Amino acid sequence: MELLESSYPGRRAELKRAILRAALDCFNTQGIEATTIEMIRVACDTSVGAIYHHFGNKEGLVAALFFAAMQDQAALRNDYLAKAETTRDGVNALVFSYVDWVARQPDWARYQFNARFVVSNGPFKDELAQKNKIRNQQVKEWFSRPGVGQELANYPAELVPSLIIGPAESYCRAWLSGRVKKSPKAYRDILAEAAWRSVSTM
Amino acid sequence: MELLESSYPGRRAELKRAILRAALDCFNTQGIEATTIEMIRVACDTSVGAIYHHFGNKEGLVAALFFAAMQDQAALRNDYLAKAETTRDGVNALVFSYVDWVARQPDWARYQFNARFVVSNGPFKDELAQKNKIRNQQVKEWFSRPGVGQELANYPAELVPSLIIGPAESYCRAWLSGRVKKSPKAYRDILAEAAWRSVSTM
DNA sequence: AAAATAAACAGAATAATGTTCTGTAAAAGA
DNA sequence: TCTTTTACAGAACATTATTCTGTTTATTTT
Repeated sequence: MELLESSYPGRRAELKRAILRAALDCFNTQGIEATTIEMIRVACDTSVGAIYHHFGNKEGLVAALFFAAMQDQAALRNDYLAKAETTRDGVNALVFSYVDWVARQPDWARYQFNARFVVSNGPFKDELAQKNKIRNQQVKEWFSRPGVGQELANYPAELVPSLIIGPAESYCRAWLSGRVKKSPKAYRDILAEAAWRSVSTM
Repeated sequence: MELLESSYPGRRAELKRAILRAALDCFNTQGIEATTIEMIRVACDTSVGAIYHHFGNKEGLVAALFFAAMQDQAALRNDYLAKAETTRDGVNALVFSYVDWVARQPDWARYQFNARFVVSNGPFKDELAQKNKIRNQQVKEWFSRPGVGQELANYPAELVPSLIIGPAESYCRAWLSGRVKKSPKAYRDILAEAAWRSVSTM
């Protein structure tokens, strides 16, 4: 099942998805600022009117792509968390779901890295902040549910997420930009182990 | 001493620095794509001709700012590394210099995060790759100089940098975007300790 | 089923913005 | 002092985002 089908399902949304696919491709190869609406229009063989009808403006397109990626990533994370039991399992779920998603959807991951700033400064920044808040809340709830240990309580709550996914994020970024060769999946276990060592001992 | 004085010294470069200061401010508050040349022109009270004379085009401005930040950051890192002795000192130097620089120059750090993608996809990508290569080479040489232990040799070389600065980078990013409150300096030692635990044991 | 309403497009017209170009003033060098 | 180069100003130009008007297709209502 394709990523876009989840956020924009059905036959009626076919053109919408085609526009988004074309936009993602252009944004990733040319850069967001360098891609023109005309390029996207040609790539999916439609009209500017259609594009603006569906997404309002360029910012709207950028944000729609970003939120679609975010949602897909969240779905995988929730899958992994649902199968986890212990605190250690939870940390692994966060690292593994992150790494696996990037490896599976490199184009979307690359775009997510690059577009975050644009979205967080543009007209959709409030919507982004809202979604981030919900995500953090969900993760926080998982780690405080009964049956899960309190190993993370030793560290400041605002620091823990960075300790856990910081290294994975950094390596994934390097991989997507071509600075390193091996897929992050090859280092999944080392990254999860490092995350665990960072937060489990004082 | 101001950051820009180092990259653009002297009386003759006064307007150049004024343009860069105005651009940095606009880029950070409005976003890079959303700031127009006209905004920058008004902010430093000059002409579009002057701006284009000094920086060629908007991309040139973006890149000039980015490279100035990069150089300032490198200077602090080299300071810290010069005073370090052991491998542990070296890891601390990387984490501390990173955290301290972000805390001291938050506006430049914020810009650096946001502009990296634009620069790495634009006409200055080769120059950026070149500078990155040199930086990596320098750090690598420090850790392989006589007298420094081989503790990092247990891990894949392409993974080590992410293990060391990943968490710090992640937290700094969160701080600059306002998602967390406490200055990264408050967590300097925890971040360095986590980095060390990640790479020092197998 | 027919009419009415709304949504989905197409493409020309418009407006905002990046870039160039031509000219002038200041500085540096000979 | 004269020449050459660099620095700047601002109008003209070109590109690109956005709007607007009209047409077609789908959906709902009666």
